Amino acid sequence: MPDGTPKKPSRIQKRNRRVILDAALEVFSRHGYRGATLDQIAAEAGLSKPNILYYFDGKEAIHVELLEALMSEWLAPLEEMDPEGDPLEELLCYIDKKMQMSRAYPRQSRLFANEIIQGAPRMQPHLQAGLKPLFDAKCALIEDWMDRGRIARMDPAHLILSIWAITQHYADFEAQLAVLLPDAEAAWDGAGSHTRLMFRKLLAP
Amino acid sequence: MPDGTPKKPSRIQKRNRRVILDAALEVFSRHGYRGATLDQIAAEAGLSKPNILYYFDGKEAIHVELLEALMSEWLAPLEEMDPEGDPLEELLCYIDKKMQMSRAYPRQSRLFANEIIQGAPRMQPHLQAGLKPLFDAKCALIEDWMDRGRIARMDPAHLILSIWAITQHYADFEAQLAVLLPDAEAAWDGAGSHTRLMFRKLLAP
DNA sequence: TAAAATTTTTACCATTTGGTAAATCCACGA
DNA sequence: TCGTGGATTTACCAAATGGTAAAAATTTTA
Repeated sequence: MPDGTPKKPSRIQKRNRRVILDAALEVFSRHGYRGATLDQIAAEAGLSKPNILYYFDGKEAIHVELLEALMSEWLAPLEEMDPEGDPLEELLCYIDKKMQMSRAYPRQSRLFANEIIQGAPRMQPHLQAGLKPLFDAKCALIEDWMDRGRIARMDPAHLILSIWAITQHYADFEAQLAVLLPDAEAAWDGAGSHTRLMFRKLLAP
Repeated sequence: MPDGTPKKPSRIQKRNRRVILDAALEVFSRHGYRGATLDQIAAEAGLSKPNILYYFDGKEAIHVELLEALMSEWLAPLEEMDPEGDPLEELLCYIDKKMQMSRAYPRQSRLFANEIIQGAPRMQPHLQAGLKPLFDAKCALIEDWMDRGRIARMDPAHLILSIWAITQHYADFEAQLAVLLPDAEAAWDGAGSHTRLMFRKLLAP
């Protein structure tokens, strides 16, 4: 009986896989792939190490699954940028969403940052296949908006990159921020309004 | 004979310490502290592992020495920002310097990023003692420039943070950039001019 | 409720890791 | 040229690491 449907996962399976992935996100996002250990993940998940390996094929399989989930979640807001909408508003809305994601999910942001800093050894194909086409498409869209004079002219690629740079930074460099601006809540609010100001000035036609 | 002068290092010592630190920078900047191994560093340096431990007290000692060197090098351009100079020019000059450093020394940038992403476990005291006072001082200086109407009003802390965010990003996310903008030289040039444009618009009074 | 299937634990294993002790090598000044 | 102190290698350790086999416990199903 050759079946492609790998049987529906039981309640226990669903719960434990979720618990393990959450624990792994915590550990991988802090220490990177090589610096993370299965023992740490097991401890964080409250399970034994062999039990973890009962649910996943190995350390790398967990990491890959996390990165794959990340990609789709992370790209969604960019995809939602609507060619029919008001350009300035669409871009500012995108920036806002990214900022909120950095604030709400800093671990995902750090997981991604770790992978890229280490040269994207496990993610490069995904970047090529998933990110690159979307990036190019949105660059073309922004270029079009500029042609119509709806926003100021500049290099659309670097516009997107600078948005990513700033939103990522507030998530990834939290430890530095905690030293420089100890009031975290105020810092996030300040980050939001400064970023809006910055890009509104930049994009104004 | 209690002496504080630990004897002048021989030619061999000077050379090998330099070689080791360079190899360690390569490895730590790619894999972070926990992900890096002495064997990797030894291989990169072309020395045996015990030989490395002849020159340094251990893995952590090497890392600490790298971070300490980093701090002073990294902070220098910020210190050089002259209260007597033209505000706009001083800031744009600082941005340019930072950008050039990211381009020329991406490994140092990634070493720092790794340490901060991991929660700055070995660097927090240095941040408190070295970075924070300088950061506060330069915030005050910028605030003063704004009071005099020389540059547009905004939160000086987040102005500095956004400069760091963008310049760091181009160094740390090189692997992503290589996918999105394959022509690295052109990408760096574009990054420079886009960043200048961005901050000139932001800072214009 | 008993059998079947799934989940968890126990007891391992080979390799890697940071580090050490002691023997050996080698450069250089007397 | 020869002795001496610095430099390097060899041969190890104990702990940690990713992973496995099989027994034991638990849940589900008939």
